[in-house]
Amino acid sequence: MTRTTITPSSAKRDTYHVGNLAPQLLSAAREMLEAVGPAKLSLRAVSERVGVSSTAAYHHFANRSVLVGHLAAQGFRELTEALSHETAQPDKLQQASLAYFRFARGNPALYQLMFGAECLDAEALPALLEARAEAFGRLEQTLAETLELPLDSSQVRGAALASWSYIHGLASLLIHGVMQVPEGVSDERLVEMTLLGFLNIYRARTGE
Amino acid sequence: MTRTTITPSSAKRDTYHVGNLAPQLLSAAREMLEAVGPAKLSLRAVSERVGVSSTAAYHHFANRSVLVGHLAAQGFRELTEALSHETAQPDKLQQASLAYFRFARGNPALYQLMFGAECLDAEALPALLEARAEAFGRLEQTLAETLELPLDSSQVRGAALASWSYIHGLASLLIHGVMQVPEGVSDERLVEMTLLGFLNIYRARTGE
DNA sequence: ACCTGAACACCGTTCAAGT
DNA sequence: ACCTGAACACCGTTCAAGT
Repeated sequence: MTRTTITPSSAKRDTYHVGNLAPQLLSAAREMLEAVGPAKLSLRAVSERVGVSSTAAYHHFANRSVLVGHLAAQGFRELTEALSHETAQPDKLQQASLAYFRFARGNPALYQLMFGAECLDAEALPALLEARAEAFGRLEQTLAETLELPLDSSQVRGAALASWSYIHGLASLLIHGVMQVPEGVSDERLVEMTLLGFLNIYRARTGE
Repeated sequence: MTRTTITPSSAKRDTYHVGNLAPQLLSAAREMLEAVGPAKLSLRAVSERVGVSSTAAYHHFANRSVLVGHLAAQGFRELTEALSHETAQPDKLQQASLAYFRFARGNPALYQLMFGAECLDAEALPALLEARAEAFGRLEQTLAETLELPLDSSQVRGAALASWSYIHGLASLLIHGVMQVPEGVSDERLVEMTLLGFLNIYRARTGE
């Protein structure tokens, strides 16, 4: 109690919650997310974890959806980052698919949140739209390189949508337990196997 | 009030709730599903709609997840049915993809429920596992025909998983509003376009 | 400006009690 | 056997009030 008069002198040492509540709520939410799942992530529990009243969040986020939307945006930024690492793999599409798949499987709750109905009300969040578009942009870049066609060509966009559908579908089916991978099949093998599946389909389709 | 003594004489004309509550709850739930969405489908609201107390459902379903699981099973049965219609389209895979896609887009809430976390606790439901396996079996059949290989070959299974991933991903991305189709692009065109995307990828990959 | 407490309208679920 | 009512432990959200 030593004279807390006027200016709180910006940065002391204590990490008190007052002042920067929004980022603290976000990181608390992120910390809890994988443990409780996207549907059960509650504003009340997040607030309690930060040590603030259950209604404090409403001074920083319009509602739960917006908080969740920011979490999703952060997820898309991390996904973009994961897609940006170069590897030795010469097949760029396979490399990107694997990186995407690993991100999804490594952060299942976050991934569900990013693509689920959780943030449908926050669809208008600029941060979310932007981060998501950037992630898709990376994929389009990869496809443009693979096809050796301009980024804005309809072939690249079509192929990128197809690729995104495929890898998102694969990740979703596994995350939700619809399919289970046989014991001992690595992520690499699974991606390789499914990409080979398409190849077989097209061999048959175009007349072997 | 005419002598309701012993035997209620099986079928009168009134559609009273007593006796066959389970199917009534299921059909009420199904009726409400598309309007409220999978996450907000509440047991209390369903019960009220049927005209029964909020806790009556627990005498027929262990919990909400099980009720939802049965709804999902019904969805997979309908999906199997949708995949079983023959059309003029010579490309069986494209035909199946389109039928699948139309089912998903025509029943978005049901589709989310079938593949979402809503019924993860009811994963053990035999009815759900069975109906889902049958739907996937249809897809495998289509792939076996396309590839002209035996149903239980690893190529067919891999191709079926790839196809399911692709069409599930495409449906999910659109249902959740992650992607929006440009005005005037029909379901046919979208499926055609994305399948063509894969073709382009493989042309480039195998050296055009 | 930022946070709190009480309150409202919902949930799923349990359990003793009714018929 | 089947259903109900009250109760518990949660939710998201609003709002008047405090500093």
